Amino acid sequence: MAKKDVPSKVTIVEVAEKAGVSLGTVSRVMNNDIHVAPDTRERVAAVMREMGYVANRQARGLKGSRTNVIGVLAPDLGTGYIGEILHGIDTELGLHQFDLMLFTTHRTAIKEANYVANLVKGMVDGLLLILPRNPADYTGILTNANFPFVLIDHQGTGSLCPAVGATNWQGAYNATEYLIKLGHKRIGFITGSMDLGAAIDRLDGYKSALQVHHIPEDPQLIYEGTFFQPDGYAGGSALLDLDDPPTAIFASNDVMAMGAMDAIRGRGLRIPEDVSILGFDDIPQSAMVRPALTTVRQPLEHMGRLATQMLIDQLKNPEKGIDRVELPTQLIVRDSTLSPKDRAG
Amino acid sequence: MAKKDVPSKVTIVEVAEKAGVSLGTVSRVMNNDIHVAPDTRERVAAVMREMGYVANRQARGLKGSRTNVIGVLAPDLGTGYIGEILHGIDTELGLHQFDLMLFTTHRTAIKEANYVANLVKGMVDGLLLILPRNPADYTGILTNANFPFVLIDHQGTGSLCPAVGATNWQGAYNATEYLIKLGHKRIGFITGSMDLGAAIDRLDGYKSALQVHHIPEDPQLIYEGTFFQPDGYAGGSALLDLDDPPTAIFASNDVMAMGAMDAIRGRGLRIPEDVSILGFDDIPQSAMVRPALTTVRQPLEHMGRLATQMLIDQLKNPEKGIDRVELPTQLIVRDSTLSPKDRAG
DNA sequence: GAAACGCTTGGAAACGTTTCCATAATATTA
DNA sequence: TAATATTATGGAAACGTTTCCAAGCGTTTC
Repeated sequence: MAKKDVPSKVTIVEVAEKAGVSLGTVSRVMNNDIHVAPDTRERVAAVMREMGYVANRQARGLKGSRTNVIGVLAPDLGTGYIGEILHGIDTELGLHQFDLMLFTTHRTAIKEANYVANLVKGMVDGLLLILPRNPADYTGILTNANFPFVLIDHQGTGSLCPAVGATNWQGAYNATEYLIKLGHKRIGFITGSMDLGAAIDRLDGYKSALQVHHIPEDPQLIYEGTFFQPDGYAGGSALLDLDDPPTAIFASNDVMAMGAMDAIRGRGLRIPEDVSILGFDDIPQSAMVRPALTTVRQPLEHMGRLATQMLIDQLKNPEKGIDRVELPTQLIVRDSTLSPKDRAG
Repeated sequence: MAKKDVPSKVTIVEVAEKAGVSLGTVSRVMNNDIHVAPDTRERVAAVMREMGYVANRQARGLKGSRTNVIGVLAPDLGTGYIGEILHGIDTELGLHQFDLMLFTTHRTAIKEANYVANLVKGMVDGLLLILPRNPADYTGILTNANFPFVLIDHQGTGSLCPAVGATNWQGAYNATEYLIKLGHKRIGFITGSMDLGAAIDRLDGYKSALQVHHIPEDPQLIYEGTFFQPDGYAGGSALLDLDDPPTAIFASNDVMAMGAMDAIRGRGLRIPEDVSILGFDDIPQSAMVRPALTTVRQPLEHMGRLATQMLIDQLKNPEKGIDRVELPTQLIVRDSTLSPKDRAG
């Protein structure tokens, strides 16, 4: 096959020629510059339409201007969790005619934060960081560089930077309180990765609720996980093996809750009659699982959308102050929680 | 805050200067060009490391060369289905030092295929098209342009083009046969969007199995859906309302199967005792749902990985013939299917 | 020992934009 | 009506690379 050229390689030059104006004018039309006469604008626009002109974004980006692409740095794509956030980001981006460039860091060594920051430079106008493991590495560099970014689901340690998160503490507090009011006194807790702010906040919320309701905190009831399903299974098993096992288990996210459910069922116990189980996140399958999982809803998609809005705001309006917002979490009661039955002995 | 420059804006020029060579030489070092003396190469490389040089990809792309970014065109991010594929793509891409640019078409009008093709040009070295609604629009343009691409889960209508899919027909055939062997005679079928090849193939597989086993095809038992959950509910309801309702329902994907499950339960019927249900895809939540869903596993992640490999192959080796591969599907029997109970009258 | 060759390197053009500066044309003011 | 302010446009430099061409230089070959 003869090697034809990609669709039609029409550049600003051809447009200018055909419209009988200079390059500068065509560029100005494209960028909605004020200083161009209405009829000129119309004529040029017509030619552009007619020739099917599409700006070459490489060239545009090269000359130090915006690329209309924003970058998303995500740990990986394995969990539905990231997918939900991405969905929100994508939706909002669509509204503003931006495109999305996705970088996953799962393969990138920790120390490469600088490399990433460099790499990304020039390719994207701004960066959305989802749940970075080592946020300080990034935030320092990016702040210094005055490069627009927003943190998602992480309240960057130390220095103030734009971020959107959820009320993790409050959500965990409310959920724990709900279990207590149901009558549970021994409530197991499976934590997330404790290097993540969200995990810490959830644990704190749990502890605070116990304290307020005068239930002594039992270290045995706290199992340290890392947000993955196997931890839920392991944690559930460990908790049930206790001499005085909990009547309810609160996992720091839904997939661990599902792991714990398997552990419970594996021991021939019923959910929720024998053991109540409660999650965090409200990922889509939580409603589908049987019994449907009671959980703390985190507005993931909304978080994605909001962060995107904030970033675009920053882009349009560089001198704005930095925002940090926390979206409310919400307890979703389904079928996996119940009052504990009276236990003899 | 003083506006510092992004990390350190070190260009090829500075590197050349510091290393005491010309621009061309530095470029040659970066691109592993043969014609550069070992010691020169070493010296330049050292300087690059030392200065933390990272190539500006815009500039590189501009001069007609590769960008090391590949584009993914996906309908949307709403379903876990796409997520799985993306996961595979991302994994493979990581191995080859490529980055990923994601374009979602849900917002883009059908007719804009040309626009997209143009837009993408220059930004990415190749394109992965996931389940395009109107593949012909793209494939024609891209083929003409000699632009590398691979279709995922769509056997591009008409002209031959690189594609990876799954054995949809065989999967549906096997699943239907399995139900028949269980003793089912009236098997309801909920189709996907019939403008998609995969949906057509699945329906055909179902029909063929019936035919081979001498079960008459009943148009009433076929409900046309569009791959979304509400269709599953509606389809399930419609099928159960038949005078002679099916004892098993086979949905063209898992989310519709779950919709159908709700419809079944809503009528007070039990799964699988009263009605068996079978899905397609094996998305993660299928194993989690209760009862766990019997389904036809599509190796989504693997498809993503393979397509990516094929694309990278094409990039490195432009004159290769075009490959089309179908990955095998596999029936996963779980708890949602059972022999029909004997029905009196 | 000279010619031819091959390898390494420097230099410069080119990629398609944006943006700044200058100039021409037009409108406003005194 | 002349002087001035304003607006519309053209021209050219700049962005950071790649790549082509040619030149330098050391080796081989006759």
